[in-house]
Amino acid sequence: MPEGHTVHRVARLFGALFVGRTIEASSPQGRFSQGAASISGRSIVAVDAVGKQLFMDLDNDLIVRVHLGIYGAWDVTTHPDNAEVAQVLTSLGAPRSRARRFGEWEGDHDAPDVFPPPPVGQVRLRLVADDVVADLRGPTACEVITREQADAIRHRLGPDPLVMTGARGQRVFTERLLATKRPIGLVLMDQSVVAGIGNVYRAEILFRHRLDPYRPASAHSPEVAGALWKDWGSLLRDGIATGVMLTRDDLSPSERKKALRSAQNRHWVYKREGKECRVCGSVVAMDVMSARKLYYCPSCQAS
DNA sequence: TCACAATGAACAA
DNA sequence: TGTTCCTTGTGAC
Repeated sequence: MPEGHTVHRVARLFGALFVGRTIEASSPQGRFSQGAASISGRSIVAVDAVGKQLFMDLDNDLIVRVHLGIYGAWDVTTHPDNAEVAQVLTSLGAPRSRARRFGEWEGDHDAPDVFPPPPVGQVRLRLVADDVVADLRGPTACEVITREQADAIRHRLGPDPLVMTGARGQRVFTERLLATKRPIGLVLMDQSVVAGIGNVYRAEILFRHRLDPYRPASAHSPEVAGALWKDWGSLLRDGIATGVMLTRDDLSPSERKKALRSAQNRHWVYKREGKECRVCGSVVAMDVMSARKLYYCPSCQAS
């Protein structure tokens, strides 16, 4: 799940739960003790996401940057009295089967009766604001940086449809996409070309536009680039709204509702190698491209 | 109990 | 292109 939509959801949730509040920060695991100490007791003034990067601004001009990578995830638990959010989101990030909510462990006699509950596993960073706790595990990056350093990171990222809105985002994306002869399947994953797309969205977007992943990015028209940009924007917004990467647009409303819950039948080609293409019936392929699994339909996506 | 995969990216060579 | 780092859950034994 840690593609762009997840990080925007975290930013949105943290905006509601933490912004304007004083936080106690710690590193139960110990690997971020110094960083936690430098922000503990401060208040969070803003949280925002660019691509897969999360930035939390503190009132002492320091910024916490978090990148979940493949494994990273946030677990957020609220005290039952917290009324800020109607529904608490847990396990935001890498797939975790066990979603927990304080006071709502069904059939779990080990449920803690204290708040905040004791950290479970390798918690790099714990943020507590009296009635809400967020635990971060397994991030690729978690560091305290300056405004200048944060700006440098933002600058090297490609456009994110929710950050660079309007025509400018499409223009920058199109320029960068068409400027390279590298396979388009690689370029869509390049965070300096477009921010937030990961392995699932990469495969699904290419299929939705019936594009050959191996075709040079530069071989495409500005019109195709524009369509890709708009599609990524709508997929991202939908992913943020639902919390799910549901990339099929051929489902009936009831099928869609089911797919949002079941984790089955959400994708055109992702993790469907060896199965029949939903459009043409030929066998979905899987190649390893630059150490990542690339799923595609060799027939629908032939150039 | 153990190997392995996983929605990522930095780095070396 | 290959290696390394980060952590957890699963499915095979």
